Amino acid sequence: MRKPDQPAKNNPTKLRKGLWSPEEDDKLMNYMLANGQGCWSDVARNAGLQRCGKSCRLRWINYLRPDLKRGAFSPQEEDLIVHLHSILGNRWSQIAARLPGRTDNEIKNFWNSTIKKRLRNSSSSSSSPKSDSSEPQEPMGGFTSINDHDIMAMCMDSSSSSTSVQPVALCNQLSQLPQFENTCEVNGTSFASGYYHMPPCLAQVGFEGGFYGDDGIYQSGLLGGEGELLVPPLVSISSEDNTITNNNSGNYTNDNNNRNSNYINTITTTPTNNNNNKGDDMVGNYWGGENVRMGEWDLDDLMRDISLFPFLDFQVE
DNA sequence: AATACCTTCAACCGCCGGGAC
DNA sequence: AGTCCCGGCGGTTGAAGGTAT
Repeated sequence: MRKPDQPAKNNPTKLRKGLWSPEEDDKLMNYMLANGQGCWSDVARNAGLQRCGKSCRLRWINYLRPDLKRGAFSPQEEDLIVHLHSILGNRWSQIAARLPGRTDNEIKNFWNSTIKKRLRNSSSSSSSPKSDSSEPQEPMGGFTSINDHDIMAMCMDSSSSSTSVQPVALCNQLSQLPQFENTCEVNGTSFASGYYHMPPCLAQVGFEGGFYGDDGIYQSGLLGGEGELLVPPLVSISSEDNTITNNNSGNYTNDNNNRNSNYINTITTTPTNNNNNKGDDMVGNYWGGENVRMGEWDLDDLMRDISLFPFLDFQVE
């Protein structure tokens, strides 16, 4: 953490650095609530902040975003991080995209402190040589092996950390979703079969691992019994104007960030969002058959490995 | 109680890719 | 085609707080 810079009284054009003051947070929060995300340099200017746009973006994404989950990572989240890291390596934003409410920065920090250390300890106590590299690797000791339960429940493409004003995005073609009998083998482990309606890693399910039911009531968890996907009502995303409308009636409760909870329910914004949410393309384009590549990998294929884990009841804290 | 060491995590830095001009 | 600007990403830093001695 850094000391907050003193306001540049002598040179008002000088941009501040360091920790954000509560006043700055308020300014940014109020501006974002009123105007939504636009060009970040404009945000900084129009909100009256002597910060660079980048700094505003970072502050919003890593701290002020209403859908952020706070607190310690659950064991399930830990397992998922380890597993995803074994597939994706240090692609923190990709990993974060599958952990609703978590940021890439948070996951990166968590990895570099807690998990890395744990892996190091476990590897030193086992016969296998080190595995502290950033290269993709198999999950290893120190964690319960990732299981279908955890993966399937958690492999959700969250509102990407790159999209600040997009509470929920969800495949809106549920009627066209395939049902399939699912057997798969991942890392030498066979998993049970069942019928599912949606590739789970594509099932964006909103905040806190839950979503709004047909009655508009927020529900935790993803699934009903027997692998039946509980389908949240759609957030309508107009293709014409990108207007995002949350059509729930306000039963959402944010258990760890209540100061922002109303935001979710009231926002109907037309993001100027010029970046078009690259991270979300993976969701949006999936059914259109557009392959999304990441480096040399076919990310669809990679994530399909995960998506073949069966669903089970699960509730993200 | 004082000090040293360790851990956590917010924030910065530099690079890269994409879009606009 | 070249340049500039912006957003996004991963790596790194460093202060604060915690723990050990």
